[in-house]
Amino acid sequence: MSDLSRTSPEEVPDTEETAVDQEAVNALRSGVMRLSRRLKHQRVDESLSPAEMSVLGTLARCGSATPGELARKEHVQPPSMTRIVALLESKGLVRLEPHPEDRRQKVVTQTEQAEAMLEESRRRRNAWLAELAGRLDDDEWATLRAAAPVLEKLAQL
Amino acid sequence: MSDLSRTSPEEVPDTEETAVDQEAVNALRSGVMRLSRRLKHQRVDESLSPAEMSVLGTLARCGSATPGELARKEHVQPPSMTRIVALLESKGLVRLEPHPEDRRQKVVTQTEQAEAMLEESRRRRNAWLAELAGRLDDDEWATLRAAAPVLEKLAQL
DNA sequence: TATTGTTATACTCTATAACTATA
DNA sequence: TATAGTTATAGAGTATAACAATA
Repeated sequence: MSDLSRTSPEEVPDTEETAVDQEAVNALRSGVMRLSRRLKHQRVDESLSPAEMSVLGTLARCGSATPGELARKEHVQPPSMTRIVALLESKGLVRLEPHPEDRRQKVVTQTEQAEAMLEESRRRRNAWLAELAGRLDDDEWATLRAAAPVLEKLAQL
Repeated sequence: MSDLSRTSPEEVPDTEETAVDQEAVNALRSGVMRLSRRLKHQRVDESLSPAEMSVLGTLARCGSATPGELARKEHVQPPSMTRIVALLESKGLVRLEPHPEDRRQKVVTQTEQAEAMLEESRRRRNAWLAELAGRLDDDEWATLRAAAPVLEKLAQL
């Protein structure tokens, strides 16, 4: 039985409650896909792809990581991560060092330059999204603010 | 002055309240980008791209539309929409008819087949996302459910 | 002359398969 | 023999520029 039962104690019913969830799922999917498309165009630094930004964000939270760990966390295949890390390194945003215990692996760390860039990018993204958020009602924006960390958690499950 | 002032009456301050918003914006961006990447792999029909699905969703809500209108709504360039519509037509999911008043334009309408497919896809997406949602706390999922329509609205602004 | 849509083309991102080095 | 990472290659999706038809 699906864990959906959490929101409806007995079983998974084909009733109203499930219908509401389907609508929510649809809205979530549609909203996520469209917003992601628009966010691609709202890059702070034109030379940085969304995937590169995402990796930098992960490194900022988790500190150093191996390419393999990053690939798993970002849900991309290892060859893709190889490319992303190589691009970031060529831009001076991460450092690649040998793994202290396993010579097959490498350790990826973000540079001070990346730190500064993330700070600047936070500022600009905020401005862009604040402009959009300003057109929402207060409670709509509050809802979205509350949902943001949950959305992040969901994406990592 | 930015409309961010809605959440902080005086001006846009570099204080705690803005910092919280920046975190929310970061989490929103990060979550949206990652979830979108995973949703790409959770296609119901392997032969249908996320962009095609999104157009079908728009048509289901808005009825008929011209390629230009669809391009604006989906925030893609006209040539991209030409391709998407052509693919949908080749799969029998939309019909292309001449515009009644302007012979430059065309009218795109979804077929009955598309209606049935959307219903089936809703079912499967629900199962996938319900599995993920089941790992969230009840109130976390409630937050996300409430946020879903707002997210959709935000994406359309 | 402006607008709608299309065609031609190139670019970016990602994946799969095959390979190298190390465990 | 298994694992971490890389290289080579192909495919999907999008954009820009140039073009055709119509307003």
